[in-house]
Amino acid sequence: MSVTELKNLDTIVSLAKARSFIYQSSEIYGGLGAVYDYGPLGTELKRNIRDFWWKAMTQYHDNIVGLDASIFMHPKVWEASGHVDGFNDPMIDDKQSNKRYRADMLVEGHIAKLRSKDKADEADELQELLDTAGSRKGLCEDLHELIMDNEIRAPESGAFEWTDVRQFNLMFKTQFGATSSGDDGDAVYLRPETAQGIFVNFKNVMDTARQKVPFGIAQVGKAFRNEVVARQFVFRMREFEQMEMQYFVEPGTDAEEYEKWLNKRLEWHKALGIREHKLRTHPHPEDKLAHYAASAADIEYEYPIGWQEVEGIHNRTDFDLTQHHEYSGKKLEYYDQKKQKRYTPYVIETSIGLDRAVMMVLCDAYREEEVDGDTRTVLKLNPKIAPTKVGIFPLIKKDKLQDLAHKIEHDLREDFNVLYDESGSIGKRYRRQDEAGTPFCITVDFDGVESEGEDTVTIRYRDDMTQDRVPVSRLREAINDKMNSWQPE
RNA sequence: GCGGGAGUAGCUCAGUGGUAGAGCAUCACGUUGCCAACGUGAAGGUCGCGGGUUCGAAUCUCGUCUCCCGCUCCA
Repeated sequence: MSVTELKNLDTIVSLAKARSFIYQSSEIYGGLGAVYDYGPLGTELKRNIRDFWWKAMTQYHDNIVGLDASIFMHPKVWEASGHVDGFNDPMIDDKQSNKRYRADMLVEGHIAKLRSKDKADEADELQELLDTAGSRKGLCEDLHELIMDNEIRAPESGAFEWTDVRQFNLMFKTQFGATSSGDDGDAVYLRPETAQGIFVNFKNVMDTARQKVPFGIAQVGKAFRNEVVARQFVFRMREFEQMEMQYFVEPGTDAEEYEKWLNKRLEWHKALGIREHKLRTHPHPEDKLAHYAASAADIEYEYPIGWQEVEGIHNRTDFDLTQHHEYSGKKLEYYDQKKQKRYTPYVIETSIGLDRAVMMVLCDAYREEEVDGDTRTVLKLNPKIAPTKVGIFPLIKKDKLQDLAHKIEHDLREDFNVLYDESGSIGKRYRRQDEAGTPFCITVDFDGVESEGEDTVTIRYRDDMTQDRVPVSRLREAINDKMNSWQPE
């Protein structure tokens, strides 16, 4: 049998819509860029992946506790975290080379040039204008005027074809309170990462949750980034969901814990049902580390768009707790009774994009198979995360078969997400469920209800299309057995 | 953000100035005795949106939005 894997992202985008997994946001109004809605099957799939992660974190570790922090946070949080300063730079593009520059740096470069040419007066004058930029029409407008008036050219291309000056802060800003004037003083941000909610609650959890270092805080929630380039389906979205765990450790043990969590997280992806050869870890070189990290690695999946990050593991050191200590004035330290020692814990962060995980799961499960000269599209999802677990069909529309099928549907509903279907031929119903990733289909046939003894039915398996005949009373057990022994192909 | 390409039914697409189309999917009825059968029928589109040209625009034109590819950026 020839099997084809996913070749391009369009295939998944189409299937995701056709089978009610993922739609573009506000589609009837033309769509909203890089924002997506989850449909009926997508919601189930996403929730199952979320639960799978939550269980792996909190239920399987007695030293990891949950948290659900708000999206709105005190504006100071983002000053302390470095998000306000780090991403407020005025930028300008050279239209000829399409290179982007910091507008203020261009002007400073020009000032340096003037000085080297013994034009100190001009340099001083320009420096003063630069220092007061923002006081006339606004920062962007003033900087643009300086660049235009002084005919500052692009350093590399030498061109003088500039775009407007724009500020790229990736945080969404809104106002707080009914009497807001809209000034920056009232500004609050939609959180650009969930991690800070954990750091600012570190003291609360320490004081009330009876945890000792090392311990972790896990959280799932929405985050928002006003990406300049947001593309490639749900891979890079402006509104997305993160699943994060911050693990607080004693300084000195951080390198070891970092390695441990990197391995643990890779194992989780395998347990989720992702094929091993499609996963790899990718350590960040030291010169590319973020401002807070001592070491960092991505867990990458080979999407149709190439190897891309699904999850990041970072050693954030004591950067965040120290920053919040400094900005809030509240001590964020830990006192170890046994060792009689006080310290600011180091933090190992595991941070996975839930939407990226959904996309990974869909891509990894997708197959096109040749069956008797026909093409079968199938999602070979791990049964544990499949949106629908069991399809239940009467072979044809006859009372005797329909009645038993409905009875089984009713019985299994307590344990599994089930679906009853009697429309179309039996083969068509199987294929429909193949595309939705339903791992098991139960068919009620005449052989099963007309023979002596207990009624039997067939279970048809999605992955290899084989069937077993099973007594009705053993269905639950048979499904659970198969679900637990499932392995990716 | 820049350059290029594209937007017509749920999906894939045809239609280059004159009545809005096909295949698949969906729904109904009949049929169907295990892998996308068949028959009949139905539903679904102010052709992304807004201006303009024209007797007449899906088609020409301008603007705008969205998506794709490349560049750029990326906590």
